[in-house]
Amino acid sequence: MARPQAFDTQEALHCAMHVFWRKGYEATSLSDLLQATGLSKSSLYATFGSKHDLMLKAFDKYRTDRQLDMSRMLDVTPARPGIEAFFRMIVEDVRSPEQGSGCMSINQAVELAPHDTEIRCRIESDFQAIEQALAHAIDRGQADGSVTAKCPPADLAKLMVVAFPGLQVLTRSGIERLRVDEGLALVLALLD
Amino acid sequence: MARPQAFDTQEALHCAMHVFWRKGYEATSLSDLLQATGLSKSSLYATFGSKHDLMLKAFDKYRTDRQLDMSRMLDVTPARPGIEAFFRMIVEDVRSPEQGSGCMSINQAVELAPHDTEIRCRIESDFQAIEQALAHAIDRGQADGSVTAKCPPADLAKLMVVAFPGLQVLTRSGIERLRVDEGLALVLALLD
DNA sequence: ACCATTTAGGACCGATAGGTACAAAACTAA
DNA sequence: TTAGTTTTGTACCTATCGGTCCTAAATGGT
Repeated sequence: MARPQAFDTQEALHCAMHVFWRKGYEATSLSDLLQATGLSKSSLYATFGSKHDLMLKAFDKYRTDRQLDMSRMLDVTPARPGIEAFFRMIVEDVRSPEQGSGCMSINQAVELAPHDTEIRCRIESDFQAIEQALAHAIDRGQADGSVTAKCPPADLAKLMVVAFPGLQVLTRSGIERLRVDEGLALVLALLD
Repeated sequence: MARPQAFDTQEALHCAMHVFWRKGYEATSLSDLLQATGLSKSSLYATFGSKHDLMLKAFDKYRTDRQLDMSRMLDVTPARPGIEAFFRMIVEDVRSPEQGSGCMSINQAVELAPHDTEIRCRIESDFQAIEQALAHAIDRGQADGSVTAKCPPADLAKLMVVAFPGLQVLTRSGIERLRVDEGLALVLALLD
């Protein structure tokens, strides 16, 4: 019928996602996106719509990807190492120079959520999902004895969902590794 | 000698600070600053230099102002209510529509710190100051019995310095008030 | 009154932002 | 081979960005 697309839509979305993840929304320019995806301007607009539309699609991709990562990470037995790995991941993710910059949901909670309803709803649901997953893992941890039973799982999960963005921000602010690691250790010690 | 300035430099800096505080750096345009301060472009540049210079000056003003606030808030007896007020302040500060948006240091830790050394140094010292002030308050709290003695002040302070940006991000992401309040209560319960 | 000096207003600058329009190119079905 | 459809490259658009420059207005000292 007609000329076929010369690029893979999902792959382009993946590239765009990484740019938004690393640089945030405002700091990402159209030309950044064109360069990262390799598309021409017209292809990009025809395929994804505006920059904001693309951001939403990229963010949604990020969210489903990460949701899966989180499940895999937290659904191990005993539960404790999974939780610890989850928290270590944020910190190391922020530190790694190119992979991204920590959790994109947290970054967007700061950048866009205050003024953008569509982003805000997604983030609200993300934090809720994290809390639920943590609560579930802690619950199992209490059952298998790897997590202290002196505190309700829901409360521990809520506390850790506060610590989660806290650690990311601290790491991102360029504070010495050692200090962040101490904070991380203390957060994990709440599980004792 | 010469024509006198028609504006108060400190007052203009104060206005500029509030804009940067509320909107962040990139989202604040020159015209935002001109409108907020009431200055003409030439006056602004003659007085403060570039946008980035102005940001640094505004940020420094914010930091000294807040350092004072924090000291006043945490230097009370018994110590516990001061600590609680300090944490309640962040949350309420983010919620209040016009005052600002939580702690500017945290906002800048996310926006500029990763790429801007001058900002990063300031923020590092800010977090250190907060931790010290908290540690000192907790120490006094343990002495006057308002804070649990089952944990070293330094550890408790480190934990709370993680919770501090965590609560701000959670609040800023537009999550229901109730859920943030629960998180806040649990953080403060660490002092029991 | 006048001069030296500094402020203030605004025109102007190049660069870049996000976004649109359009025509040529590439492909498939007939 | 050609008709019909979609993609793609490029030129172009307006708005705005941070920043400079120059002139005119305002002032205090002499």
